[in-house]
Amino acid sequence: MADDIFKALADPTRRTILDELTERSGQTLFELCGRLTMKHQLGMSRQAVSQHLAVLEGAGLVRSRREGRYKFHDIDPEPLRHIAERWIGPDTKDGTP
Amino acid sequence: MADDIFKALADPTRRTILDELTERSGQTLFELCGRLTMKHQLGMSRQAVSQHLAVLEGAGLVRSRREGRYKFHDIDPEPLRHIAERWIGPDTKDGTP
DNA sequence: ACTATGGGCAAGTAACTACTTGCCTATCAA
DNA sequence: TTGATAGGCAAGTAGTTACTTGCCCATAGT
Repeated sequence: MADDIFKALADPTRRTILDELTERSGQTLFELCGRLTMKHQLGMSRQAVSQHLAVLEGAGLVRSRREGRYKFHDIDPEPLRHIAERWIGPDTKDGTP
Repeated sequence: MADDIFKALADPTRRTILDELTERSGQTLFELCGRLTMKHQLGMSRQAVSQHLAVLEGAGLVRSRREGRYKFHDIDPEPLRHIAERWIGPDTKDGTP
């Protein structure tokens, strides 16, 4: 569960996709492809982006809704909210036994 | 910079190492090896753990101090603190055009 | 009907990553 | 000095991952 999230976040292209969906939610696959190419100089095939979106969906970070022949993608930042909490204690621990 | 952090967190063994160092800081390489084997059923060579520690150090998540022939490792959770903030806005945006 | 658009399903390739094995150095105790 | 302990430096391998290419399906416009 957390494994999918961290694996999804490990790729810089996927993080850029999350950035894009944060800035403008409800983008289609083609819309994302265009923005990745234009704004971020990431030239990759449509399938590459599609596969990245699948990974993000599998991790629960992106939700998609289909309308006609369009498929819109939205970010779901909820799983990210407490992802690092396990290592951030209230105070700094030291290992004096 | 953030790339190293996410790449470091992508591996479950490295996350377990961070868990271990959170529970008990200042562990040596051998100490960590023992705990990974005993507590977490992760049977791997000393070098494997050493390489994981190197990745974590490279990401700034672990600091090490050498004393004599021992090398102690401590977690530094600071880089984790605001790592997901870029996707967590104050309110949910919707992309009605 | 036909054609263009938006997207999906593979299978293949190149690059990366985790892990191992073997040897080598440094520190401490006898 | 010898031997044991704690750790480092590669080079090699198996598995994973990101990306491509090619073909196929569905919806929408004419």
